[in-house]
Amino acid sequence: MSHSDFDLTSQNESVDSKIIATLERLSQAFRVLLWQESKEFSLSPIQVQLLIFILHHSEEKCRVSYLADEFNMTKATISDSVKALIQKDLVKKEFQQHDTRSYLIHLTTKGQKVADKASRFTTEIRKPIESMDESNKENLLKSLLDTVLHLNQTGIITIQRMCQTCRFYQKDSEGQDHFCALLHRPLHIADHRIDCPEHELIG
Amino acid sequence: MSHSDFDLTSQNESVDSKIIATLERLSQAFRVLLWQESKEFSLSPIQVQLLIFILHHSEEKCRVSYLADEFNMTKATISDSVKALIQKDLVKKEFQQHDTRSYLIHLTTKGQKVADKASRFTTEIRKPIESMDESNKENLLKSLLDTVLHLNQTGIITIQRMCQTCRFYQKDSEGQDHFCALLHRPLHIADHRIDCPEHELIG
DNA sequence: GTTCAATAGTTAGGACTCCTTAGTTTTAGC
DNA sequence: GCTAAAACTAAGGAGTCCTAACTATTGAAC
Repeated sequence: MSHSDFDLTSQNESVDSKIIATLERLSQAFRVLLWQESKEFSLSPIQVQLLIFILHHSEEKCRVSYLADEFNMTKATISDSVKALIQKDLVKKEFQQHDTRSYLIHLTTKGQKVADKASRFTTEIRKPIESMDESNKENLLKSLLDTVLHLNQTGIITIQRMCQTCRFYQKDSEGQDHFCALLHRPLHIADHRIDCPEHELIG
Repeated sequence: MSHSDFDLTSQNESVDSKIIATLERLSQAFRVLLWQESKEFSLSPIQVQLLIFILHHSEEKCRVSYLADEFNMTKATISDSVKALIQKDLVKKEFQQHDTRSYLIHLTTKGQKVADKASRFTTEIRKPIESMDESNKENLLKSLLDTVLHLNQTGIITIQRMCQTCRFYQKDSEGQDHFCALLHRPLHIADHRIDCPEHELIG
């Protein structure tokens, strides 16, 4: 077979497939990094994820049911992991008067330290992104946000805290200009959030 | 607190962080979709991944050690999964004369059907990407390839089958024009491969 | 040619994941 | 007050993924 028999376009997959394949690789990288990080702290991957989530989110989100939705797992699974974290003295329960079925999960001082260190597990993925120029970053963010939005709408990603699914989000008729009615501000692409603390679902 | 107290730039994270967060969400989407797909076929996630890999790759790559590297797992883990797949009559071993320690893993007819169906588990992720316009796709691919390349170089993703790590890959002094010495062709961004069958490592 | 280290794969045992099913307790609607 | 729904827990099971110890084969060194 001579080299001219190779044909890049027909032999190889489409650009779409390549993007998917690349995203799959990145997905694997997250898995590997999380696993490494877990080992370092003698925790399980899900335990690390819980700690990091609690560190970065307001207390009303730190309940078993919410976390189960967040991580696409059952409440039983989360309940187990929380039990393990309590035994390791990394989180503690805080019951409330008005509903004693539920409780808030708080980090202990020790838990805070661990969560803080562990949240750096994406450092290696961050580096190549930091070195991109700003317009590339914006384009990349826009493409990725569009993809996540679609996955939100089809129910594969259940958690909804991005601007496009928020009741404060407004768009002009051409779909060009975006606006946040809570902040009273136009939203440029770089302003769009993927995990907004003020998010409220439409409807 | 009045709305003007909100400050998008200071209160919120950087674009970098948002990109990471979005990639993390996508990573989760892959995990969820793979899990759903697994359940549908009464297989485990790793078993599905193995079937899909074997379907799309040449037989010399379908050995326990190679697959362990590919999926960042130990040989023991892969060995177990292969045993399970054999019991389910989805793959079979093929021993070779020159080295009877090792064997090639082939799909059975049944395995081929399952792998073919299962490989559609990324369909939902593909849809939003398909609907992007071509120049966006190329930019996206380029950004993602750069990121994967970095992760390859730092050893987080061990498997190397992308153009930039191939001995046939050539770049001009400005780093603008790319060329494949095996195919004797210039490589535009859309031509870059993430999983080239002809890949040979530098050195 | 035999010995010895490296290589390919397996087995066994353990911690953790994540599920399902089946509870308990509490809350809230009628 | 009664009942349905909700929040969480418990128990049990299949699967993940590891480490460590093992067998068998290969290949290179003497």
